[in-house]
Amino acid sequence: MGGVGRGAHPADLVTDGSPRRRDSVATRAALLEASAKLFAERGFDRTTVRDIAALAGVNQALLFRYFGSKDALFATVMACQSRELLEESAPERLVANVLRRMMEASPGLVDHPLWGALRSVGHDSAAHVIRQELGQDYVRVLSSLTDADDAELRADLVLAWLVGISMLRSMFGKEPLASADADEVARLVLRATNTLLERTDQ
Amino acid sequence: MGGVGRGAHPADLVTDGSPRRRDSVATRAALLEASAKLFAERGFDRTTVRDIAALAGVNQALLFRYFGSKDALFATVMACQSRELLEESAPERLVANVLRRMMEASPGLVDHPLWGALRSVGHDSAAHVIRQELGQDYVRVLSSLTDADDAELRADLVLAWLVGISMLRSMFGKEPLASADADEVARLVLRATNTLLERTDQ
DNA sequence: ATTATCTATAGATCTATAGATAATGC
DNA sequence: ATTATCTATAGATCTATAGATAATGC
Repeated sequence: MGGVGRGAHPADLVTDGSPRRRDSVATRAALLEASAKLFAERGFDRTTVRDIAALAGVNQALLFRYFGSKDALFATVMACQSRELLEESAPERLVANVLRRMMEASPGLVDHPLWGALRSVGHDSAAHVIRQELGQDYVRVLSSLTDADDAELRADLVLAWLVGISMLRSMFGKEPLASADADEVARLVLRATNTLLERTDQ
Repeated sequence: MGGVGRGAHPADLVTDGSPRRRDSVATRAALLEASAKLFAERGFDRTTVRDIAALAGVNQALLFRYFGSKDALFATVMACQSRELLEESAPERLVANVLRRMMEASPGLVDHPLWGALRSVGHDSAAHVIRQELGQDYVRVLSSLTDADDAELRADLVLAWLVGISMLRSMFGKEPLASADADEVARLVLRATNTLLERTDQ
C-alpha cells in the first residue's frame, strides 16, 4: 500500500551509500531519519509506524525491535534533535540566523526538527524537548543579550515570536508572511527584538 | 468508562438550566460546547467522539445523528468560533486586549477557541479557520494601524507573536513566560510592536 | 405517530508481538 | 550459530451505522 516498494533497502536512504544488505546500524539510522521527517511533517499522532517503515524501506517489525515502541522512537528522535544552529551562531546573530534559515526554507516545510516538534503538541516528549531545548539552551543565549533583570522573560518573548512565525509560515502557509522576502522579515523582526532586548545596534 | 455518568443530561451543561429531558436543540448545543472545549484542549486527533458525548452527557450515536461525522462536527465548531474579542476591541487596543486575556487565563488553558485551533494543526478545517480568521479579520484590523506599504506583512508578524506566546504559555507551560505578570508582558510586547508598526504612542 | 435516544456491532485502523525465514560471520 | 528480517496476527481503539426502545405532541 505504501508508495515505497518493499524491496527498497535502508542503505538507499543513507548518505554513505554503502550497499550492505543487512545492517542493523543502517536500519536503525534509516528509521530515525524517516521518523524525524514524518514526525516533523505530520506530528506524532498522524504518523503511523508503517509510514515510517515504508519511508525507511524496512519492515515495520524492525521499528519495535530497535526502539521498543513508537513512543520510545519518538522520544529518541526528540532527544537527538540537533543543536547545530545554536552552536554555530554567535549569540548576537542567533535570532537573525534562525530567521534566515526559517524564511529561506520552502513554505510548508519546517527547516529545523525543533519546530517540527510543535506539531506533536499533545505528546509529553515533544513538550519536554521544547521546554528543555528552547527553555534552557536558546533562552540562555538570548537572555545574555540584555542586562534587564527580566532577561529570561524577554528571551521567552523573542522565542515565542520565532515559534509563531514558524507556525504561521510552515503550518498554515499564512500569506503574505509565507512568501515574504527573508531580508525584509529579518529587518522588521530584528528592529523590534532589539527594542525588546534594549539593544541599539542595527 | 468516562467520568461523566450516563445519567447526566445535556441540560446539565446548558446555562439556562431548563430541565427538559428530550431536547434536540439542547443536545446539539451540548455537543457543540463539549467538542469546542475538548478540541481546544487536546486537538482533533486526541479527542474521541465518545469523550465528547460523555462530556456533553449524551449518547455518542447522537453526535452522528446531529452532525454526520466527527469531521463535520469539527468544521462546525471551527466555523462557529466567535469573533467577540475582535469586535469588542478598538483597533489600537486589540493587541493589548488579546494579550491581557491571554495572560490572565490560567496557565495551561487556552483563553480563546481560536488559539485552541492551533492544536489541530494537521486538520484542514483548522488550517482554514486560522487562515480565514487570523488572515482576514485580525490582519485587516492590525494592518490599519500602520501606513507602511508592507502593512499586512507587519500585521502577520504581530499575529505570529501572539500565536507564539499562546503556544509557549498554554501548550508548553514555558517558564517564566507562563507565570509572568500580565502587565509586564503587555508593556514589553506593546513597546516592540509599536516599533514594528511605527507607532510612537505608549 | 413522530422523533429523540440507546444498544449492539460492523469495519477500519493502528500498535505490538510471536514465531518463521534467511543472510551473515566463524 | 548468530542475528537481521519478514509473515501473520492478536488485541485494542475508534468512527460510524442499523435497528430497537422510549418519551413526546397531537
